[in-house]
Order: sequence, then C-alpha cells, then structure tokens
Amino acid sequence: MSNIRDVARLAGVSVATVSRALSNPEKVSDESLEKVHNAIAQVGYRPNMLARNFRSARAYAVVVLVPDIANPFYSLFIRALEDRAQQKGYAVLLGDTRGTPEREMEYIRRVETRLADGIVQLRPSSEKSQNNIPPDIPCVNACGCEYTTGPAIRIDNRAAAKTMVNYLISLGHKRIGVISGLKDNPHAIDRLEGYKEALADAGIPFEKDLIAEGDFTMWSGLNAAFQFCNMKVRPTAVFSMNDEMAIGAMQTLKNQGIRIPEDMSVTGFDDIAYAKYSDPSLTTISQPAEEMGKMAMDMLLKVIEGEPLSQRECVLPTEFIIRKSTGPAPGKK
Amino acid sequence: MSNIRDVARLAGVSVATVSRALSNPEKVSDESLEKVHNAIAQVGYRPNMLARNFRSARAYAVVVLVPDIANPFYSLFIRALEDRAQQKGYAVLLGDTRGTPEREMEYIRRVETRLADGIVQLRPSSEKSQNNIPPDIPCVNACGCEYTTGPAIRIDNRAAAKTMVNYLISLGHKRIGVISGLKDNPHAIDRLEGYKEALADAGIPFEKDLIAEGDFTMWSGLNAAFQFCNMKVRPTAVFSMNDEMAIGAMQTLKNQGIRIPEDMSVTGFDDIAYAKYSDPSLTTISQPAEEMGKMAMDMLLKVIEGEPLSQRECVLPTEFIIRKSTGPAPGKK
DNA sequence: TTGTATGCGTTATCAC
DNA sequence: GTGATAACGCATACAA
Repeated sequence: MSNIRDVARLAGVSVATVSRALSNPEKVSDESLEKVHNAIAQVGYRPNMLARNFRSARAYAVVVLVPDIANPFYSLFIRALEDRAQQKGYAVLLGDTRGTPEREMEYIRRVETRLADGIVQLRPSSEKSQNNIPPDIPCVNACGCEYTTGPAIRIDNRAAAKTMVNYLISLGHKRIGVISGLKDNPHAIDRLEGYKEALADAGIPFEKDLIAEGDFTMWSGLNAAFQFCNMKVRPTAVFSMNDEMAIGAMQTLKNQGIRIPEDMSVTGFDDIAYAKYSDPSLTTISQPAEEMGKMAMDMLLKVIEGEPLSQRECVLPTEFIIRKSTGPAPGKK
Repeated sequence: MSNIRDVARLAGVSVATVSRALSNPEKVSDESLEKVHNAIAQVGYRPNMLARNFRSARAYAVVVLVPDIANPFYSLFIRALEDRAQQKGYAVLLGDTRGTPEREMEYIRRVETRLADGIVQLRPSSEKSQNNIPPDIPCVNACGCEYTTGPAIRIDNRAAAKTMVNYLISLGHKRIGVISGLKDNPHAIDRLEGYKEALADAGIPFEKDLIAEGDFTMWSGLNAAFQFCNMKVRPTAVFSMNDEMAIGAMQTLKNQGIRIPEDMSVTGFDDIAYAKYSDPSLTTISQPAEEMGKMAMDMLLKVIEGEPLSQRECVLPTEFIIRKSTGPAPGKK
C-alpha cells in the first residue's frame, strides 16, 4: 500500500507538497500539481483517512441513535440524514439501541473515544427519562417532541393531535377512543394533551376508560382494539398515536365485523408508506421525516463546527391527511 | 483531553503498561492494573480510538451497501447485521446507494481509504450488472441471489418461487400472472425461472403476456395490477415477486371489484411485517432476513481477519407461509 | 513483568 | 511555492 512519501518521491517533490496538492491545491503551482497527480495515478495512491482523521482529531462521522431502524418512520428519517451527511463528507454510524440504555451508552462511548464527532438522538426523552448524553458532546435531538434541552428538531405533537381530534368531532364523533403509546412516552404525553384540549374545547368530558395503552407496534394496536370492541358503549372513532397501531387496530375491528368508517372511524399518525395502502386507507398526520433528517444533520454539523445556531429548536409543520378510514359518526350525515 | 501519557504519569508506570492494561490485561500484574485503573478513573481518560485504529491500521467498521434503507426487508437485515457488528466491536457505516453507481463508488472509496475494513453488499448483481467492488477489498454478498462470485449469503429464489407457483397450481390455477421486478434484476430472473419450471412441470404453457414488470415498489404493483384487470381472460392468480407490489396490486384489484381470493389469488415474497396485516393477509415466502444479517457479518469478519471460509456461499432456507390471499381457482373447490 | 524507543501517515509550522 | 521536520496518541519490538 503506497503512502504519501512514495508519491512525493516519484513526483520529485516533498511530502508537504503532495499533502497540499490534495487539500489546498490553490497553494501549489500547476507544474507541481500535475507531477503529483501523475504520480498518484501511477502508484494508485489512496490517502489513508485513518491517519488524516487521527491527525486532524476528527472522525468525520456521526452516530444516529435510533430506537428501531425497522420502523418505517425512522428509516425514512435516516435515509435523509445519511444523504445529507454524505454530501457533507460525513459518515453515519448506525446506532440501533433496541431501547436499551446499555446499547445507548455503547454508542455514546463511541464519540467519547473519538470514533464519531456527534450524535443525532431519535429517542424521545422527557424530564423523567433523561437521555444520558454528557453535555459536552455535540448532540441534536430529532425525536420530534418537546421537553428537550439541547438543540432540537421537532413537530408540534399537541397541535397535530388536536387538529385530528377536532376533525373527528366535526364529523359528529363524541365518544373517541385513543390508542396511546406507553404512558410515559413523551410523544404519547404530548398527543394526549392535544386530544384533551380538543375535547375540552368541544365540551366533551374526558373519560379515562377510552384510553388504551399500546407501544407503537402493530401488534399492540391489534390488541388495544379489543378493548374498544368489548365496551358496552363503543367509541365511534379511534385516534391511534401512530399508523402501525392503527393498522393493527383496523385488523381487529374488521375481524369483529365492525365496518370502517361506517361503524367506526380510525386515524393514525406519521403517514408511513403503508398508510396509503391499508384497507381502508388511513386518515393520518404526516411528519416531514426527510426534512427532519436533513435539518438534524445540518444542525449537528453546526454544533460540531462550533458555529452558533440561529435557533435552539426548530419546529416543523405537519400535514393533516384525510383518507378513507374516517367518516361521519353513525347516525349523522 | 487526557491521553495515555497522563495516565501513565499519574499511575507511576510507563505508557506501555497502560496500553497493555487496556488491550492485554493478562500481561500486566494485578498491582499495575489497579494503579492504572485508578489513574484512568481519576483523570476520566478515554482512549483515542482514532489513534488506536490508525496505529493498528484497522477501522473496526464495515460499510453496508443497501439500495434503500426504507425497504422493510433491508432494514430488518441491517438491524441484525448491526447487532452482530456491535457484539464484535465493529461499527456499521450506512451506505444507502439509492441505486446510483456514483454513490456506491463513494462508499467503496471509503474502504479504499481505510475508513472501513470491508463491505456487505445488498445490491443484487448479475453477470451484466457487475458490482464494481475491486477484488482486493473484503466483501460479502448478501443480496440473496445467485450469480455472485465472492463469498455470499443467499436463498434459493428459484426453488422458493417454484414452491409458491406449485401451490397455486395445486389450488387449480392455470392462468397465473406475475408481477416481476425489472427484467434484468437478478432476483426477478431467478424467481421467474422458478415460475417457469413450475408451469412446465404441470404442463401449462408459458405466456409472455402474463408477466407485468414492476420495480419492487407498492406503486408499481398497483400499476401492474391494471394490466391484469384489463385482460380479456384474466388470470385467476397473481404471483408477485415481493410483498410491497402484492399489497399495491391488491389495492387495485379490490378497487376494481375483484374479490381476493375468491376471484383472484395474490401471493407475495419476503414476508415483511405488513404482509400479516394486509387485507387480506398475504400468502408469501419468508426470507430469514435476520439470520442473513448475522451470517453476513460473521462471514465478512472472517474475510477481514483472513480466516478461511468453510464454504464460499451459504444458502439459507426460506419458509412458505399460507395466509388468506390465496384460495381455490374460481369454479374449483 | 516492565520500560524505552520507534514508527504508523498525515498535516502544519516554520524557514527558505 | 516549496521542503524539512515536528507533532498527533497509541501499540509494539526489544531490552532489561
């Protein structure tokens, strides 16, 4: 494997000139430049980035901490993040934590040991469940929810949820079930707030029994729906806090002979690709996953480079998408 | 930021001892070990992996080249790959190529410049579309198809497809449509072979018109299904080469008033999570994505370490899963 | 078991 | 514009 010295020798210049020819070509005469390039081509030289990174004390890599890469919302986000990183000359180290703090620590350690320059955190964290990232390491929260302290990209979960529930109310629904995430999940907390606000605005009393707890998997949605089926007075609409659970729930409802949306309306959150192809297609809230990924990367790079941020937190707009899983409350028109 | 010298000084030993204490603790006396650990704790020392990797000429990282991380089959595979990599102390650099050779080259360059030690290639490549990975760089193909030259993890696409089509034939179907991938896609080629073999075994003539070309996206499946709807004599079953296209196709068929499986059976391939929750649930072939991910990582590490491979290629079994999207051909029982 | 000394490939500082 | 050379932090061959 040839190194910079081999190139220098062959080109008849010093190593300094070769180095400059590669990183600051404008500081080198055209003549030298050509000699260097010829030599490089001749020996098939490839700069050793390990050495370069070591020397410049930069990994040119960032870690993305994601609860589960197999979740389509996250994979979309990461695709955009990676795209931007590539543009900027950075690598993305995949940090699928599978929800365990131990694995999360492993990855945080990677930046402490200089293998990465910063972190994009996708795990939502509230006051309770702090993310254990030391304050001195560059980090951007892109979990999309409130209660973060550092730089963050997020959406207004409360407002989005409220919009959705308002819509259901406008369709005549008064008894609206919720399939929530785990109780202490920040997304779930924010979205539940929005639900409550919408009810309050309409003068509908809040009923604790209408909240079914899930964990954002299809399976949990499937399960939660049974709770509604078995109620003496069923809800006429179900607000699910993500699309997967909504899809799972619709499965249960249809199996129980409940027609969607004639007997019961169902809504989701995220607008994953399958939401459009579910049966019926899902009314949902679209999060700008790709936009979020790009912005998170840009933001993190600024933090790494020490540039000032124009704003600590960036709240991106969501889009309310009406499809066929929602309709007038039974008996209404 | 403290370095190994600071630790050595504080512990009252040499840097060599500190280095050994960290990487070969068995070569250091218990006494020194304790002194070193105390010193490390005291100054909050974190080894600079950039330096270590540089020195040992190893990145302890691998690149995974994936056509699209947002595809659920791939994300499942990668999750397993990453899990295994983490266990072995390796990082996974995400290489989402979006199908472009340019981006693929970018990533190959990353290992040429020592930022990664090897590549897991998920893009299928045939004789025509070679993967342009230089022969000297460690690489494992895990695209799951034939025609690879180097180390590979794959499934028997042809046999799996044949099993599926045999099943349809056993249900009385004689006119079986295919939603294929792009014509030159190796997966598509192999699976089409299996389809043809099954037909031949049953004495059913092959009809070119029954092949609709897609590109493995839901949208293309949706589109392809129209081709069948508009035929004078419609097929009674459709063999789709992946689940996404099958889900898209079912959407079209249902919209056209075609009942599944009463009027037409539909089958998929991959068994992604949504296959179980589609309407109706999808009969499909399950690929051992996670197993493949783990094995690919293990195999690549052997190549990197220069260990001999017990077998160049490893063919993993698939599972045939019958759900509700298939039934007897119309008129049969 | 431990310490000393050298070098990994590059960039950057300085003199020329 | 160019060249000589000193770092960067660590692992390791060799000597003790």
